[in-house]
Amino acid sequence: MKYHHGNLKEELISSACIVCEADGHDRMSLRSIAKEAKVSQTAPYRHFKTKESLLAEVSSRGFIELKEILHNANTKKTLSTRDKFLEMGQAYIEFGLSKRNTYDLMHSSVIDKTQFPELLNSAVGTFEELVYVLAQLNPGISAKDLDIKCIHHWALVHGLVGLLRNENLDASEIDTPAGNAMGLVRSDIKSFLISALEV
Amino acid sequence: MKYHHGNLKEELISSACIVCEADGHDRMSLRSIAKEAKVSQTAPYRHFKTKESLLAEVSSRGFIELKEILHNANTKKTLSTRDKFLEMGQAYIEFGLSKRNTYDLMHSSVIDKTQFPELLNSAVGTFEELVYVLAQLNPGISAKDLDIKCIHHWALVHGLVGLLRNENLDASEIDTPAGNAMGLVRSDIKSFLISALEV
DNA sequence: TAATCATGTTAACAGTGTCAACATAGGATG
DNA sequence: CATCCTATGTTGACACTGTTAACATGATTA
Repeated sequence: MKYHHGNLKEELISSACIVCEADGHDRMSLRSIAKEAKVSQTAPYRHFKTKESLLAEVSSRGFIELKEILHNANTKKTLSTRDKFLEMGQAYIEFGLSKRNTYDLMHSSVIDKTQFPELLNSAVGTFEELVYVLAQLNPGISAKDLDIKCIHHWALVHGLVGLLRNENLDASEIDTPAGNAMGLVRSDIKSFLISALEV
Repeated sequence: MKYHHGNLKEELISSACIVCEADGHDRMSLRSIAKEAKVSQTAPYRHFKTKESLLAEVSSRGFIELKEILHNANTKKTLSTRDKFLEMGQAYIEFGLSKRNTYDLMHSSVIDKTQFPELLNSAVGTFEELVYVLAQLNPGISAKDLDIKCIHHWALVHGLVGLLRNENLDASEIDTPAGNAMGLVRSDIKSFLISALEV
């Protein structure tokens, strides 16, 4: 019997990231990821006070990854500022759709962000990436107007991800106006962004 | 011992609606609402195949209520079409913020909408309320452009609700750009909508 | 009246997060 | 080097969950 795994905390987190994305945060059990790490069911409690605090770590890494993705879009040197901005929008939506369950967790109410300062920082950091490019795109804009523009665009892409992800309207075989519209937008996200963001 | 409650199905649903809004759908247990109805823990299974299907009912009622709210905003006779539209936007956001947990459930991935046709209908019905007013507001618009406009505005308010609800950024004592912007928008939603919707 | 069937009950199962009590290994201290 | 401390692991248990199977009852219908 081998005590002292050596790197358990890190392994639990990365394991949790994988399981969360595969199964969804609500179907993920602490016991199953402990078992996956070949460790007893209560071992995680030496590193995380509760299940929620492990999930907070997963969420935090999601925000960090998203921030990196946005930053990459924002620093493609061949692109104009306007195109960088569009690229960011597309990248955000792509993240929301491909890392579906992680994105879900990041905006879930099961984690009280105010109780996890590190997580709050990660989330705020993502927002700042947007502030940066919008400031470039609107030189001379007031701080207040800039803030409001950020919320506007953030809400738009966040909302779109929510609709595209969650509703499944266009995936169902039922033919509905909402479903048709959704399919239309999904098939050409860039065009939608151009018309919606009016840049 | 009294068999045949008489109105159990309806009581379970309305009870579930209350508990869901009070505690959140993920903290709500079938057993506790059965107990509240003074009935055994397995009685609900005579009326609902699974917990998910009871939640689907709760979600469906949420959409129906939201549709009514939007419809009311849309039929205030003293208002111009533009103001009706703004009123709808505000009403939507207000619903999302006040019926926080129900709204959460309505857009949660724990329910597979394609498996509950009635729920899908309710959700689609809500969307159609938006289609209606936007068609009025943009006479002569093509069907495709109308659809896209709907998604655009729906995504915006839905996204805004998500940000205002979930992030808690302005509620935390930490002073952040995102938090400040959020507080700004929250304090005057109507102004935000006017600038964002550009109507 | 008798039979059927919807709707209730109890008992049990496997699974969950979490805690208390115990075990061990490895580093710090004498 | 021997000893103790502490971080990190284990086992066992608790209360709770959704769900199923087997049984009970009472209303409807033949």
